[in-house]
Amino acid sequence: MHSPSPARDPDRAEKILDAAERRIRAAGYGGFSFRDLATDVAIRSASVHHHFPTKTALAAAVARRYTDRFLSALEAAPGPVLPTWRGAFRAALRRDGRMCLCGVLGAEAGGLPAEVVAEVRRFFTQCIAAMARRLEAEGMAAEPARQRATQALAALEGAMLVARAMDDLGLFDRATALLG
Amino acid sequence: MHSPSPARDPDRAEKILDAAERRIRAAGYGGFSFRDLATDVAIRSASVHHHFPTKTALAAAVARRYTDRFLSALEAAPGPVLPTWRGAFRAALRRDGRMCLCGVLGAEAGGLPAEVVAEVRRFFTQCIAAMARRLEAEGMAAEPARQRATQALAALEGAMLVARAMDDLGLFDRATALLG
DNA sequence: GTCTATAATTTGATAGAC
DNA sequence: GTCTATCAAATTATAGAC
Repeated sequence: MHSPSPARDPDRAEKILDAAERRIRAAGYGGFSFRDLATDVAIRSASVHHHFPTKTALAAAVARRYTDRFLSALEAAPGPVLPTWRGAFRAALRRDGRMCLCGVLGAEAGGLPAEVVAEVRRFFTQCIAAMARRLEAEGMAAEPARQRATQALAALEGAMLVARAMDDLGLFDRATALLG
Repeated sequence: MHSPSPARDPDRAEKILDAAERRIRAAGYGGFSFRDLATDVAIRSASVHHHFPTKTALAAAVARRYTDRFLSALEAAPGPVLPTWRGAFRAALRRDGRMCLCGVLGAEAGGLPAEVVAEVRRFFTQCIAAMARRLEAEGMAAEPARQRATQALAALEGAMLVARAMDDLGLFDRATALLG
């Protein structure tokens, strides 16, 4: 049998991703360093590099995990699409007081490594596709569904951005009152 | 009379602000350095510091000038509010291929100096107030006008963010089709 | 996997000559 | 107002011991 070894943690990589996600959602790609993350998870910055060799690879991994989690949570949620998605964005803003990860990275897209931008685009593309699919399942025709999904995604990202910057959750509610 | 002195430029401060605005709109607060700006305007980074002592002061000045210009241009524009604002955001995206300055900074707000955040909030506050005023002038009641202005601002910021990240101007059009 | 140590570069900022 | 020169700190990243 194995005795617990406090210097090793099988979830270390996940915890690094957690810390990176928090910091990017708060301050963006340029708003954190390997040393910040090392402090967050109580190891040294060289050990962060062991799990993620470059900042590019780390940010891309954060975005990929974020997209997969976000979409599978929303795919599993029952009820009408638009109120469901509105509730998910609202809950994230309320819980964490932070922006959408890919919203922040999207705003900085002009200065990010190509691999990170690719993950951000994957997020937006998949969000629109997932919403449109469910709008169709609710009886909407294909093209109107795609357009409505695009409108909703933009409205949610924008409402989250402005509400977070203004530190005003009510602003999110007012800005998205037309959705769902 | 004065002979032209190529080493001096009375518009130097404005040109530094121009360069900073371009770089922030592309890559955010963390996406440029004093040396980048120095290269852009063909001087040395120490000279940039002569005009703007700190990065905080520089970013705050950029945001302040951006807000004042943006609002006075839109205040002067005739015609119905919502199509006018939609056209302004669209034109900026099409011309420069870049985000709204305060949209980018708003996304990074959790990691910015307080003075910069204050300027970002001023932008959002004044935008909503300006749109609401004109919606009232178009016959809308005060409270519905404020709410509609909030919705429109969020929709425009979000549409600009997603469309720029996806490099798809048509996406901006589809996302804002309901406005105006 | 984690550590110490450090390389190599960049950053925001300052001093002082012209 | 611009320059050269420089600083102190921070950054991403690597080498190699344990």
